[in-house]
Amino acid sequence: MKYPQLKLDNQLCHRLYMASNSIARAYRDSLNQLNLTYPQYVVMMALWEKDKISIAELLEKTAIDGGAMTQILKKMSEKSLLSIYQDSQDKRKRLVQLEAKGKALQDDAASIPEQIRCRFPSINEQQALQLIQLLDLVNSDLD
Amino acid sequence: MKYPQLKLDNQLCHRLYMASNSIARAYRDSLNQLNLTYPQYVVMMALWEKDKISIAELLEKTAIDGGAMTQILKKMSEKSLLSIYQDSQDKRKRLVQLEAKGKALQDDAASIPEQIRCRFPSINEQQALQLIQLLDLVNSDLD
DNA sequence: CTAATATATTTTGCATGCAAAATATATTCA
DNA sequence: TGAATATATTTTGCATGCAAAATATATTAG
Repeated sequence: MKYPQLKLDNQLCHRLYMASNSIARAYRDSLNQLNLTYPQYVVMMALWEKDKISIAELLEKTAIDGGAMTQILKKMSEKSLLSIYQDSQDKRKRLVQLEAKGKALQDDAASIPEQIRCRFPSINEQQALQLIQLLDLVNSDLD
Repeated sequence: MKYPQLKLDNQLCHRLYMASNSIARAYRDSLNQLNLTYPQYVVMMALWEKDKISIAELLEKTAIDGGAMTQILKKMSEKSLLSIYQDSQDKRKRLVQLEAKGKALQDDAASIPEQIRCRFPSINEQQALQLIQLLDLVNSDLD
């Protein structure tokens, strides 16, 4: 190998790529039971924390792509999890609001974090926190 | 908020999601200059390390989805970076081989890791290694 | 007040990631 | 040996992630 810096084993990016994909895969079973995709779950978490927010605010909280968000919200709206309406103050804005079904789903979702946690036997609480801290550094540099 | 475990800020998965996406974004400019997408770059790294391997081996090294790999290799083949041929021993297998253009690209790619490194001013060498170790733990649990 | 510019969101086209089904070829067992 | 089973790869259909263009509405400069 001519350039050691090009070895796949040395790439932080590839570790992240694999970890991100396999974690999303790990959520799949649990989320299927709620009839949610992973990005839809992220939208739900954002709305459970703060309801009736603009799409722009939702994009900022979730870091989901704007183009994708339109489709994601449309599907969630069709499932009666939420509704979308125009802001009366600024008609460019659209606001997202949980429907009864979306609010109720929170109780079913409450057990998911623990279900996922169980699939990381090698990671203790302290390591998880450390990982979060390091990833926050990465994200702060790349935003 | 009813369930603190559903707070977006507490989700390791969301940190990974954001970090993985923004790192891939960070590579985009450099990779565009080589006319490579991120997964194509990963395939190239795998082949620079070991040429003439089966698709199955390439899938294992890169952790790229099998269905996507077919398309990715087709495009890379059209760009004359590599060629694909049938294994004479086992005709189910197809082998991937770098073409001259693909081999030559290695020299242009050699500077990419350092370019990316510069975009993480907050992360020192030790933290990067720590991150890699922790992500390896995650990946070992979820494979 | 109106044209130019800025902001919010959607649309479009392309490249994956993924599960499941389909193909092709090998291997194994009765 | 022939059928059942296993392995390698491709295909298909759907859901994003992304950049760039298109829309709609607001704001600002002249």
